[in-house]
Amino acid sequence: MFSEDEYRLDFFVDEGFLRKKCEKCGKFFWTRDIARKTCGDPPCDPYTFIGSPIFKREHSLEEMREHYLSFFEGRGHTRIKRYPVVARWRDDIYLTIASIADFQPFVTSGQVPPPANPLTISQPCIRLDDLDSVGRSGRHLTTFEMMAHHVFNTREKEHYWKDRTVQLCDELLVGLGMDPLAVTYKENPWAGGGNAGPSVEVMIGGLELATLVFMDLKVVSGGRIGDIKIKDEFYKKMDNYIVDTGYGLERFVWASKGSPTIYDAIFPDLVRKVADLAGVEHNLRDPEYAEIFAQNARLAGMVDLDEYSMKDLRAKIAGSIGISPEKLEKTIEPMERIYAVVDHTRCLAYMLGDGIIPSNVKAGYLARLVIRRTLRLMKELGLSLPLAELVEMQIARLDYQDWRERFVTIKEILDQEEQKYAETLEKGKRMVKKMAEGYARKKQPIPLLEMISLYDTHGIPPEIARESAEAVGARVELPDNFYSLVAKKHIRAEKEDVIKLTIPGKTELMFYEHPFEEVFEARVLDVVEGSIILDRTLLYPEGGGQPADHGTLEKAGTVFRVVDVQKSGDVVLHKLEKPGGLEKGDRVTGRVDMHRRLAHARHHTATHLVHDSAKRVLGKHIWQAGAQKSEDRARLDISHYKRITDLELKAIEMEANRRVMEVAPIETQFLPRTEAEKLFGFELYQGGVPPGTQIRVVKVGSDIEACAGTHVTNTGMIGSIKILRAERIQDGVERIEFAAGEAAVRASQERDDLLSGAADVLRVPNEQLPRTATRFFEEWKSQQKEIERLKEDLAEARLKTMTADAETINGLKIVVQKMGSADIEALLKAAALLAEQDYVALLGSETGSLVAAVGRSGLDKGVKAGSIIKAAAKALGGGGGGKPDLAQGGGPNVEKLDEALQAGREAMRAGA
RNA sequence: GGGCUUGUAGAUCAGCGGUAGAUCGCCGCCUUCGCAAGGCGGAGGCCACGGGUUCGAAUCCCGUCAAGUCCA
Repeated sequence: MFSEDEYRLDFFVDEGFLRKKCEKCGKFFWTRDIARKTCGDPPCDPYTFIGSPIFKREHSLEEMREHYLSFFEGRGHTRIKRYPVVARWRDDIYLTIASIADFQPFVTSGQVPPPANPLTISQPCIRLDDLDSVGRSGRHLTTFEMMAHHVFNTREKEHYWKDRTVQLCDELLVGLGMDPLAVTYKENPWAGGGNAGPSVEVMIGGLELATLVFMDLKVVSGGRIGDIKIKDEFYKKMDNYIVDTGYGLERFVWASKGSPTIYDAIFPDLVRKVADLAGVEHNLRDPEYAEIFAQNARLAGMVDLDEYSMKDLRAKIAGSIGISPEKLEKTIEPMERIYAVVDHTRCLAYMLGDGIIPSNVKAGYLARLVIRRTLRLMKELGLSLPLAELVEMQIARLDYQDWRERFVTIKEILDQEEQKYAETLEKGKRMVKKMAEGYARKKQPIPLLEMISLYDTHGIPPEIARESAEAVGARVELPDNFYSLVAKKHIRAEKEDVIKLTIPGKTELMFYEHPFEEVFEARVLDVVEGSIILDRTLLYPEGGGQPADHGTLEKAGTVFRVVDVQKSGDVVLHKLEKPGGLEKGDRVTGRVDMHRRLAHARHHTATHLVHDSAKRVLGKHIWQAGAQKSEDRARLDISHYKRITDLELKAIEMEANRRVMEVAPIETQFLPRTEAEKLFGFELYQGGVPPGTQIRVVKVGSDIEACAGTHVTNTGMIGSIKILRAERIQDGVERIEFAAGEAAVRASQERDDLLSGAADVLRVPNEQLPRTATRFFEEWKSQQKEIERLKEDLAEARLKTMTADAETINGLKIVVQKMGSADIEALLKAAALLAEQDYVALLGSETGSLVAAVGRSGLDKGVKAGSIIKAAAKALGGGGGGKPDLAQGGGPNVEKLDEALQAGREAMRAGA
């Protein structure tokens, strides 16, 4: 917790603000209004801006955004372009959830300078936490723009801190026409993402318009004296301190209009259009109608929505307006869905526009979640147009040219998702129907466990499952906490972070400057756990999907083999095959295994070429999702929304080899991070985001990436690239495997061997292999059928001779026969025929197979084929079983066939 | 990254240690002036692939490939 001093700003004092304690929630706040007793935040204060706007005139989203950015631009801030909504530079979150997320972790930690300082930005953000409330609360959105001014202060240089921050905020609000007495600044300590600090929430008319965070703490493990405790975590002061503000663009627009819902404020045109399409009358000019939504938003603003409060809320609203809850529901429900559809489609425009490919994992799953939710809402509204058309309307409203160009791809993705979901539901309904019929017959309700499994395993929402289950007359029990029951199934322990120890010192990396030098002189700086730290090295440590170099270190004629090389902080650890023999201060001659290095370099450069070619062939939505190289092959994972066809794969292979044939030089250079980002954009970060102020940019033809790996100096050195295969490692991610250089030649040779090997077996030239293989397969199938028929014929033909040798025991006709080397199928057919003619039969073959069959009279007398076979098979050292009328068995001791048949005969006698 | 589920006839699925089935679709015949419907008959299966267990595997176990789905 923070003391009053943290908040007692000169600005507040000079402006005549008073610090008060909210008489409802007990929190402290600052106000100019002597009479004010509450903090301004719901539920202490209700919404008052609906119907009476806070600002002096209405603003659209575009106007408000421009007003904000130019306000701060005019006050010494540099305007920064927005970042993508998919946070590719982060490995801890998928989506950009706040403007500060753009600058985490390297800028906020001080490792990397900000793109400008101070800066202002309007950052589109996506938060799916309150998905259920979107449309219903009147204020929740999945997508919003967080306008912000950020300052990154260090001990050496402070631009501005709390005073100026609050003053700028106040000035902005007053400039928009706010009543200075209306605003309250509520004290509210902030913590998140490993940082924390004092913060104030800016409240007007019950609406939180902005949060001003003064981030100057970072989380520490344990906790010592002097550390600050917030929400069970300990924090300490950072050397740098950051102004992290967040102004809700959509809320500003809402406040400027005072419309009943935020949706009516920010996209009235689309709300109207979708309402028209759904045949819902939405006339906010009708005061009684508008009041329903206004009252809904006011009361919903006071509470967090969940399943239980929803009902209460409805009742309360109905009461306060004086209509029945039923009428309220009828009025409000369709609009709630329309609001949600409009919100969700905007979210999808951002997600897909910024390149997320729907998938069953990671960020792609979030996109699919929103897509399916939207489709469900559309269905409930009876909207029959394709989802892609609604998303297109959103894209048309937004000012991103490249999205419009990419819409062909976006439409294809959405249409495909829509179709896929229809198939899943179709399949699901069939499954539910079948299951429900079973329970309906037993007059039992469908157990909850089945419903959970339907959703968890097959993606069938319980509401839809219930619908089709009740259609066939089955009862369903659905508790309100259904989804949390599902979540419970997935709870697991968090994995512990591996703490990497940092070793002091620095190893000079020479392999960038001298990629093909083989020998170097170095001094041993230290020996840590058997690994050698050198002052300089030519050996490449594992990183960026490229394995470590191998090589040797030599001291006075003794050679030590290096089998692994790892980077730790600024030093490089050389792991020896056999530890020992080298000490601190030794001078050594290092040598790189150049054959291995070259193979890696070829595969690495080839990876960039394959990636670039995939982009050319498949489209601009291609992003690298991972890569791994080795000496004899490499693999590249890329985002793509459908399977790569053989034709496309060939085209990619050809494109990549064309780059090789162009014999183009590879350019590499170290650039300041911000400059590199400005020049080349986020497409640099295909293989993740490297730390540090300087990043190495590798340019291979038209492909430009941040990459720390070793490359060949010219594409011609790759020699050739052979794509081996493509596989789908996840929905939306394709893996391409390929070989480069010598490995490519070897791979081609191996394939030739396979082909020739197969062709040799059939004794045909390679070209004729497919035709001949087809012919052989077809012939094999028809011969199998012919054999089947012949076996039947044979069995019938044998019938006469077998019945001729029949004996009669206890009034039963029995046949016990040896059938040469006939297989079990032939025995079965013959035995079945005998049983049909009321024989008890036991047939055996030299291969150790036995079959017994019992006809009508035998069955009536209680003779069981299974018992006969068990007795007989035992003699062969095996076992057997089957049904009473037909059984089979056998055993390994084939020479005892006669004994076996005799044993069977006795079993027949005993059974009868 | 983790969990769950599924690969059987052209389609949808049943069978879950003992001779591979149903429904629809397809072909032929009967009936009809013709069509639909109906009746009779028929074709169509490396039971995804590879290994293991077993006298015997579509069925059980392991792996591979393909697909679906939920969660972070």
